[in-house]
Amino acid sequence: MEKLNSVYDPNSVEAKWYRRWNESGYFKPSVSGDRSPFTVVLPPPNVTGRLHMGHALTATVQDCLVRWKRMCGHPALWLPGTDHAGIATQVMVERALVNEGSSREAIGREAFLARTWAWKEEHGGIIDRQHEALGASMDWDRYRFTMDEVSSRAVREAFCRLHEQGLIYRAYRLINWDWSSQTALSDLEVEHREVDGALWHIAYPVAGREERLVVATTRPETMLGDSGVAVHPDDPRYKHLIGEEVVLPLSGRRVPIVGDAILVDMTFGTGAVKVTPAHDFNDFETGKRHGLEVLCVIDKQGKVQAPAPARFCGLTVAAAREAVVAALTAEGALVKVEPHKLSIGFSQRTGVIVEPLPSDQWFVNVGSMARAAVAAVRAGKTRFVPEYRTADFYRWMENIHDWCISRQLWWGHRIPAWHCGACGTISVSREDLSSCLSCGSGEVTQDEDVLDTWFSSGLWPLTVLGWPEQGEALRRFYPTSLMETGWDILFFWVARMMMFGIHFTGEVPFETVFLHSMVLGEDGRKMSKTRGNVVDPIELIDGYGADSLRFYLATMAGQDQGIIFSRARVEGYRNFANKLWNAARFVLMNLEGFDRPSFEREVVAVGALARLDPADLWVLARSLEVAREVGDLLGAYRLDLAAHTIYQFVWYELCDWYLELVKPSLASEADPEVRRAAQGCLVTVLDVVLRVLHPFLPFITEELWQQLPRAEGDRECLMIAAFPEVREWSGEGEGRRPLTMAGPYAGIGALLGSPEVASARQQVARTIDVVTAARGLKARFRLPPGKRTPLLVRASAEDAASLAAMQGRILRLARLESLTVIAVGDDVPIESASEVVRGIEVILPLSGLVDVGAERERLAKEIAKVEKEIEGLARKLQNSGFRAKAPAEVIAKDEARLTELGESLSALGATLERLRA
RNA sequence: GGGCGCGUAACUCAGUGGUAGAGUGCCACCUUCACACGGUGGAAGUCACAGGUUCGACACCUGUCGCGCCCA
Repeated sequence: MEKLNSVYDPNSVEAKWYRRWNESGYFKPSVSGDRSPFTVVLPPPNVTGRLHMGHALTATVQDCLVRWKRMCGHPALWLPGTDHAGIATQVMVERALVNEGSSREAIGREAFLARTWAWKEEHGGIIDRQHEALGASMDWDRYRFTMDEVSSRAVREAFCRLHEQGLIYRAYRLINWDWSSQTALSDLEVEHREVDGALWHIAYPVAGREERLVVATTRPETMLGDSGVAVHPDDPRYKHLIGEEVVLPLSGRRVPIVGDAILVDMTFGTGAVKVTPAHDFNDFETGKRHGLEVLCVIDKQGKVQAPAPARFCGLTVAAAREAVVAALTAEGALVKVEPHKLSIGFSQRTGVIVEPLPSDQWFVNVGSMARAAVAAVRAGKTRFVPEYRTADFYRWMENIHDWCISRQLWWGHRIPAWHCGACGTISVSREDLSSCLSCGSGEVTQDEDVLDTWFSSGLWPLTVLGWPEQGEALRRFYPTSLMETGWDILFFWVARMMMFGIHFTGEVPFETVFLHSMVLGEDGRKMSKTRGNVVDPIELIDGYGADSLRFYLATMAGQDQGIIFSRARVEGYRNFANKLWNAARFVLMNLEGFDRPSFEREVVAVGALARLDPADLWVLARSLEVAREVGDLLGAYRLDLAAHTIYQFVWYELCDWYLELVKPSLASEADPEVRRAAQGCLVTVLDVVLRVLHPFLPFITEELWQQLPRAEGDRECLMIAAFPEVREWSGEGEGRRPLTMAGPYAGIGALLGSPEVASARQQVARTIDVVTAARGLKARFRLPPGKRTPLLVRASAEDAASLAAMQGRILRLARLESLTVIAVGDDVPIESASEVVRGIEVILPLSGLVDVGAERERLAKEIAKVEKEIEGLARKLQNSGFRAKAPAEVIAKDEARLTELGESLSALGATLERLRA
């Protein structure tokens, strides 16, 4: 056995184990066994990105579940890969070019793409190494990149099929335009934020009348492109004007007044709205309803253009607004300006204000696919965790708009469509074309645009399994088991994967969608560089170990609100790892002469419980119970509770009590059989604990497990050893209990619920209570914990016998000089202090040390407290409503509690009497 | 404006129709032969607020206030 340091050093073991697992092929799904595969697809991160806390959370949750399933014997497959991240990557490369005094236009498309690939080679893959550092057990041999050959083929196939089916079309529509990166965006790439703006009231003279129609607008500059004014058809103020025209100030154009009940809210502003179809989505629709012109007065650079009056052309939108307002003021057309909050769209990528502009773009008609996705969820083919997110999914799917998929970028999948210069036809093809499919002319040029990145990532669950090829991978692993991601990304990923998955295969892409919430900074706000509250998971791994970070993230995975990062908790889990390390060190230091295989054969396998001490039985039973609970909780996606459960057991039961209780049995002078049983029990419990903890803390558990004596026939690594899950049950209903468990403890599954164990639990509980009471008494009288004192215990015959058997341990744990068990009627010294637990009186004789007055006061207070509780409980038990309606076990429990309180009260009363004497 | 989630100890978070919990922090004591990244003992909460349902509500219902988010 290697000598273990007393402080665990994660950095010295983590990389070693990751390499070993990977080289041993453990990250690949096993081919044997009768269990169904468990498949998870990693939502592909940006190829040139760095791991952030959201990624770390995603990877932790997925790895934890994958490792657990793998240990349970399922062929586990976790598919990694990265996304080319169209705009994000292109923006980075363009920025580099600008720094060199160049631009993408200057070097041309081909050179730009070469440059971007080089950028990807140089900066790509960092996040993959970071996933490794976190312990992610992904099958790297199946790694995919959204622009590799397989992905590109899938994208082209999907595009062509959808086009053939009439679901992809090209149209002149209003789209969200990002003038900074010169591309269209989908609705989802636009972030709406509320800002302080104003509402300008502008008077439009009605043609041929003395009237003026005052419109209210948040964007006065767009009046240059107005092609109408709308009022509500029922509005008595304006009804008579419908059909008339107004004369636009500044340009003098005449545009119609229309009645429109959809656009106009009579109570908002002046009740009259200017209509600018080219620059507002609602106005665009209104324009279609009334046949209004689409006058595009803002160009792709975000500047005013003709047909706006020449004096405004070339101004940016912001400058144009000032100029227009000034001109309107000069003309006396500006009636008033009032402050107004409004929601403005910003480009998610570049941060600039998104301009609605009309242009030719490619769209996907997603209506039928969305309906199919909703139907699949309603049919229970895909389930959301937490369940309430299902409603978000429905709401979004049911209000979905056609998806603009073309981007005026260079980095991405170029649209497989060729425009013919001769006949004007657009040919869509799986193969590159050199001539028009319609007229045969060689004058064809490929569409300049690329596809939205999310088009390829929507295909991801298919792509990673080789689709459209109907190969082994697709057959075996599709539909996948789990999609796990941040809920903020539900619509980006999950919705599109659902639509494409169902559309192209007829089956949902995943059975369960587990959505976690966002990790916020320590200040409770979204992490952002500008706020300076970003926490780097790699820095945490370096500082505390990957295991500590993982455990922290796992405990946070049940969050419904945002996860406010807490470094103190990561540190706490680093301490936990250290605690585990030292517990294991203790076990390993005490195994001299121990032979595990023979212990397994002679004790564990045959369930020879009689050879085990009550403490041994208790801890074995608890460890198996905990293993079962953790398995159940993982199955319910409650990683937080699972982590908490095992943490509590390891620290507060195993370390605090069992390791202390077992020490006397390990002494060299102890009976060899007793010693062997203790050693065997320690090894077994530690083995169970390491298995249960492994999905959360893969590195430290593997490192420790490797040093444990191996059970006969067990695997060579913990990572692929069996998780202690129940395999067979005995009995039915209430009496149902585990019979056999996976792992080398098959036979001792029967421990749970056996009568020996039930009495061992009682005995240990009594011991713990007496020791705790004794320590408390010492502390109350300011005696140093190490001060050896005598202790009296007055108890019933049954309790007395049970405690007498534990005498040595109690002496040791409470650090006593002597322990005397006396009968209920026996006298106790007058000068003493006592505590009552479970009807047992724990008495500390303290001649000369007790401040009798103070102790009397304390007792009086304690008696008052107990009396108060008795009074409340008695009143409750006398309540006829309670007796009639509360369940029997609740009544029984309260009655037992009342009896116990009564015993305590009389003991306390007797002590007080004694002190008065 | 519509919808959703969340308000529990100083901070970060669990929890359940039947006696309020953890981690960190805080106080006191302890160099006990696994661990000071430790041990023992302790202080600390009108479970946001107001009603209602119930024998019993921190939990279920309604409303109010506050925080966050999604959609428009």
